[in-house]
Amino acid sequence: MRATVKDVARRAGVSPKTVSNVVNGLVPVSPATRKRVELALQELEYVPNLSARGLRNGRSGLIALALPKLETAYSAEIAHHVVEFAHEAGWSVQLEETGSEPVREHELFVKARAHQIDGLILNPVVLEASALERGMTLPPVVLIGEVEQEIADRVAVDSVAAARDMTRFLLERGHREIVSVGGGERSVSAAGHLRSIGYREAMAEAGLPTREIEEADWAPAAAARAIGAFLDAHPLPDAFFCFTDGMAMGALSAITSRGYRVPQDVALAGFDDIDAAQFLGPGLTTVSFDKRDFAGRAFTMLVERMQDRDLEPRLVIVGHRIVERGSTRATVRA
Amino acid sequence: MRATVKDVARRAGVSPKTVSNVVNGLVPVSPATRKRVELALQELEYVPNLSARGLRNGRSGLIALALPKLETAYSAEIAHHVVEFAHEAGWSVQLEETGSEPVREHELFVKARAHQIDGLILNPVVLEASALERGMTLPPVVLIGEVEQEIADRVAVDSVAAARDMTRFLLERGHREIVSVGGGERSVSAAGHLRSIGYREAMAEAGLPTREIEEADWAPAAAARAIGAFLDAHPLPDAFFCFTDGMAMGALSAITSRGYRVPQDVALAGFDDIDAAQFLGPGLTTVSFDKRDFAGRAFTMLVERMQDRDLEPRLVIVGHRIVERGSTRATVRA
DNA sequence: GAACTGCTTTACAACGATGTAATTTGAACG
DNA sequence: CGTTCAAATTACATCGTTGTAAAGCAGTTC
Repeated sequence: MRATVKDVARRAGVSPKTVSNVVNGLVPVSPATRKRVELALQELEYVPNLSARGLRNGRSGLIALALPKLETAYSAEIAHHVVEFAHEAGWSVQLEETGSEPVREHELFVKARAHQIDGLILNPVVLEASALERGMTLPPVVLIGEVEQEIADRVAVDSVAAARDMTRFLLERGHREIVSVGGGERSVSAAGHLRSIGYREAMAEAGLPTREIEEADWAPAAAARAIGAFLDAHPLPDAFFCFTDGMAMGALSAITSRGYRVPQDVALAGFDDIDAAQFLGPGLTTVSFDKRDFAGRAFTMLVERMQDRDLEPRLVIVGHRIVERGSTRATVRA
Repeated sequence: MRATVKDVARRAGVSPKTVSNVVNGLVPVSPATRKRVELALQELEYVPNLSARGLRNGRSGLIALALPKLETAYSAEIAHHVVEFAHEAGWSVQLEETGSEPVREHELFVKARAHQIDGLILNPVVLEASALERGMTLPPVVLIGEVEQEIADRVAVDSVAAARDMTRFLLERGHREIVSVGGGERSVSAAGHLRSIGYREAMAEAGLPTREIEEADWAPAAAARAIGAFLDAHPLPDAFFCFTDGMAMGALSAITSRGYRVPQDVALAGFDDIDAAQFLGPGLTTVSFDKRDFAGRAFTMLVERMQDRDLEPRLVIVGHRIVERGSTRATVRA
């Protein structure tokens, strides 16, 4: 049986509260008593019961991290950083997968209210912020990524600007027919929507028509299929701009398996700069941002929010930059 | 303020215990009372406080998943599947990162005892099972991957056999100088150790000398550096057998950036069959196993173990197979 | 030596849910 | 109509921790 404060108290010949005081260190305890208690703590291998502590002071020491698809490299990197920051600060992280379903996103708020978690870092997917808007009592929450709302804290990359920058970059390299992948009119994902806007703006500036491959599933396999179908039905464009690196991986596979070369025959660009991007052959030109910083800011914001729930909603935009790698080195049909 | 059983009870005009009975459904409640209580539950949006429940019945509804490096594709895929299975069965998953440090692995047992978690799925890295062996009272735990121990439940791929199979496969393709990457004498990782054994056995069968690039950090970047250094110092071998797909990605990058072609100049094989493996150019020949099944078995075992802690330790070996893709299609210096 | 100070330690209650055992309710029977 | 019995409901205690408020205890001061 696990030892409790009571056991430790008995052994040290003090009251339970004194043990608690030693453990928590908030109330002063005389050196002599402290030593005795500490000895008893060690002897009994005391470990506080977190459920009881959580019940008593209304905090569980747990935050939740909710991501749409855990198996993606992007999610993995974010999870890695968040867990690291949280661990350093003494928090545990509960992992949730929303699978892009708004229902699951909503469940999280319920869960938060169940007191299982003190705060929530949520990467929403769907454009509509319905889960948020009903004037409901929000748990401390920080949104990461794209959602159009002004109710909760948020950390994001400026997707419109980033997509515009990347499109301009491709245009500067002399590409004209640039096909975007992952956005389009029917895109329900906020990120897809915003990146489409940036892409269109840049194409409009250049007086060029847009062409968009709409694909809701941002996984490599789906992108490979979609782009494969496109390649089979259309002449080769100058460049593909995939709205995630994952899709770009699928694109690369679809392109090269048809005997085309990147970047000689067609250029390829991505978004996110996942670890794998630089190890592809050729390396992937992509929109990069500091994911460690991104996660760190989200976590810090959440901590602040948990301390003071009355703060005004804040928005942090994390800088981005275009990283040029092999997939766009050459210019097509110059 | 969140409603409690007491509030609901008052509203429904019954006792708290009756509310609890309705919520839990274990004790029969008359239809009339049930209806009244259910109404009150809805009106007050009652959500049980899990800390209190956990305190009362000693379970938190939380299991922990501890992986060495969350940012790897392998970890991400495992996490994805575990979270899915757990969610279906009504469990939440707390994510932990051990960073391959035995200390952190040990901390987890303490945490489990702290009652924060009811069970633990741990992917240990270090060969020695010291954290386990001291006859300590284990929390319900299932180990995934390679560790030499017989105390706890475990799910794993037969690494020795798999590495031997892959090495034989390369030998059958006519490769002679096969260099392994990620193992070696100094490897402290159990997986590295075991895969080395399989590799050596197959090479010995063929009467060929082994050559091993020892690299403890199984990340693409580290592998790229290590293999790059090797390429700069030695003549090109027939094949590289990387002990993870991640390393193979790094290898591919190092190889192609030096102007060599895969598989024409040198073949390349990996281990794990991560999603990215099929989208590399060329696709990666690798040791594949059903990760969903792998995760599912680990989870099921954990549930069983949580139900009955006196079960004999069990071992589940998940089948593997060689998946041939472009990175080994050709035969060198035939 | 009594009264006062400031510090340490204590007893007690409370957080919310639920098992136990006792009580109430209602139905069925003689 | 009174009794018996099963089923539904209740009061109470408890899980382990910690805040509150009161008590204890030195050491000073007058």
